[in-house]
Formats: sequence, C-alpha cells, structure tokens
Amino acid sequence: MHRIINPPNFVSNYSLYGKEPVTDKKENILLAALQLFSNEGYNVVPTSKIAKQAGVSEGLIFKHFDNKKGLLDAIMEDAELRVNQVFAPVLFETDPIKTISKIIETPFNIREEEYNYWRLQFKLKWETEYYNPQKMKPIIDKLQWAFSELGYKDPQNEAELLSQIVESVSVNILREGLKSQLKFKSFLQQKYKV
Amino acid sequence: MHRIINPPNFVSNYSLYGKEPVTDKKENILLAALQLFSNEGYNVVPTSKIAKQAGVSEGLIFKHFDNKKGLLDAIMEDAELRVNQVFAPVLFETDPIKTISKIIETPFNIREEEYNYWRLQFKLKWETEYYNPQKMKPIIDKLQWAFSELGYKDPQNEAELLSQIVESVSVNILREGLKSQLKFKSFLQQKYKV
DNA sequence: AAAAATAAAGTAAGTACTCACTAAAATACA
DNA sequence: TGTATTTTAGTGAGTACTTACTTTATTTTT
Repeated sequence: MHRIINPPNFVSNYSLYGKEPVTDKKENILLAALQLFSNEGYNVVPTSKIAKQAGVSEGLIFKHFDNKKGLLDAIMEDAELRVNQVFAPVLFETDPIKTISKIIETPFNIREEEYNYWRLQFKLKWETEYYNPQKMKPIIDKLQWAFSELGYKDPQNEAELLSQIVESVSVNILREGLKSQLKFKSFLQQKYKV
Repeated sequence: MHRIINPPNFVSNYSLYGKEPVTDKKENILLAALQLFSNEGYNVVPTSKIAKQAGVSEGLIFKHFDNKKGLLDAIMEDAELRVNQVFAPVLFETDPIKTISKIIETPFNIREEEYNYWRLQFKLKWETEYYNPQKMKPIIDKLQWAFSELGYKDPQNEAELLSQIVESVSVNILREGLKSQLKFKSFLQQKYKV
C-alpha cells in the first residue's frame, strides 16, 4: 500500500525575481486569473470562476491575495517585469541605427506564452488606473537620442511616432497573430533604413 | 398661481437620422448612459446609477430599451453614425494629396461634445464583440488609392500605417486633450508633404 | 373613465468576501 | 529522537450586499 503524499504547501517554482516561494495552487490561481482576465476582462470574471478553473476553493484566493484587486495586482507586477524584459535590449543598445532596428523588432520578440500578459496590459489601459503614460518614457527618450544622432529634423516627434507605431503593431499581433504583421515589419525596416 | 407644466413625453429633439422622435426622458437616459459607460465602463455601471443621473426611475430604462445591452446598442448606433460623419470628408475627396491632408486632420475635427462617443468606441474594442476590424476598410482603401496616385512604393502598407497613426492621435487627443497633439499634427503634415 | 406613461417596490440570481474548521509541515523542546 | 505546539495551506458553506430585471401601483393625458 502506498501513501499518496500531497503536501499542501509544496513549493513548485519561484516567481520571476525569486522573492518568495509559490505553492502550486497559488500558481494555479495566478495562471487561471491571467487567462480569464486577459481574455474576458477583469470586471466580468467572478472569483468563483477563477477558483473553478484553478481547481481550488474560492476562499483560497482571498487567503493568498486578500481581495480580487490584490490578485490583479500580483498578476500585473509579473506582467510589468515581462514587458520590461522585452524592451530591455533597446535600452542597452549604444548604436543609434541598431536602436531603431531593435525597437521595430520588439513586438515580434514577444513569446507566445506571454501574449496574455500583454493583452491584459492593453486591456487595462481602458479600465483606468493601471494606465501610466510615463511607462514608455525611457524608451521614447532613447529613441529621441537615436533620431537625434541620425540627424533627423524633429527627433522628439519621430520618437513619439515610432513608439506609437510599435504599440499598434503589438496590438495587431495580439489580435491577428504574428504572421499577419511580418510584411509590415520589413516595410518599417525599409522606411527607417535599418 | 402658476401651474408648472412639464409634459413627460415632450419631444425635445430628433435622433441624428430623424427616424423617430425621442422624448426628453429617453434622451436623458441615453446621455447619462453614454457619459457613464464611456468614462467608467459598461460592466461597472449599474442601471440604477444611470437612472439616478438621468433623473428617471430605473424601470423606465427597461421600458425603452428592454435590457441594459439594448441601451448600449442604441448608444453605439448613434456613435457609429457620428464617427462615420467625421470620416466622410476623406471618402468624398477626389484629390490624392487632399485625401492625405484630410485624414491627418480628422482627429482634430472631432467635436468636444462627441468625445464620449469616441471614447466608448475605443473602450469597447477591448470588451470584444463591438470590435469590427473591417470598419476602417473604406478609409484604408481610399488611402491606398491616394498613395498609389502619389507614386508611393508600397501603398497598401502606407495606408495601413497612416490609418494606425490617425487612430493613435485620436486616442491621445481623448486622453490628453487636443492641444497636446497640435505640434504632432504639423509634424505629420510635413512628413507627408501636405 | 380608458389608456398610456411613469414611479416605486420587489425578486431572484449573482457577487465579493468571511469564517469555522481540517490537515499537514515546520518548529520547539524534553 | 520522539512528542507537543505553532504555523501554514486549504476547504466549502455561509453572509451581506448588488445586480438586472419585473410587477404592481400611481399619476397623467386624452
């Protein structure tokens, strides 16, 4: 006879920054909520549905995250880290042409398993609060520097424009898939001569 | 002694296409709902709040619109007409350069009292269903023709790009006000030589 | 008075969140 | 090392409250 041991606080993996151990059930809640929030919307998804999909009692959500908003906060913290990671190569680049080139490539480097994080970010833009227009500031500053170096007439507006284009392409990829935007990618590369 | 007469079914104005007379209370409901839906979101605004702001009993909403979704439908019908009206000048233009010029000006011609209609449109893009990517098709086709006439290399992608830019500018105007985008407007005009 | 329009009160199905409780793990300690 | 104690993860039934929508009553118009 075997004894099936299933410790409730078994540590399955660690969060992105390894701050604290995450039990498998807690992880299940986070994943279920991410999927539901990003596809259906924060306001329309009841906590009961999250619990069901996570295979967990509803009460556990509140044990771990205090309230529904706390659950969203936890997810968004993760989301922000992942989004920053994708933009990081642009910030570290020292060559202006490569900077432009890399920002154009950015939306195409989003890993498919992270689409939901991005979708949630864009969605929450329209559910107030989580929207922070200053979030892209470092990127825009970097682009402005690059355009300046390359002798563009109006680097400020050029930077603003390109960052908007990149955002549009990101949204399009999320909606219609990566392949649909590939021709647009080379179009942009030609346009900016990179 | 005066009798204050306040006829309940007083006809205050007509809908955009003059199909049917709209009583003032029905109009009040539509206006209150538009304001609340566009600023706070369809899902988070209860019908009781709409009734309160419209100065109307809650039941009246259901008399006029059957259900909450019906109220949203009525508003969105109006919204679509108003959005189309703003884009109309582009579709009627026969000169390619003026076509480009007019599409750039489009977001700046949105009347401030119609901001809420636009805001609602963008918001619902992320609450599924009401989003229809084909809605901009006629505009993009027109732009493609214009760029083609002007000898651009890749009119298809140029049209797609400009329509995305116009959408971005629209969103920025809604968020940060018209003035904040004026310098961007002349920047675009220079870029497209119009 | 009949019919239409409006208001008020009510309903049933959710909703986020709580609470009393169980079981297992980690810790304290003899 | 073995036993008692505390801490933690987890459950699921319940609670107060909100929601969209209905029904009944009241007022207004003809």
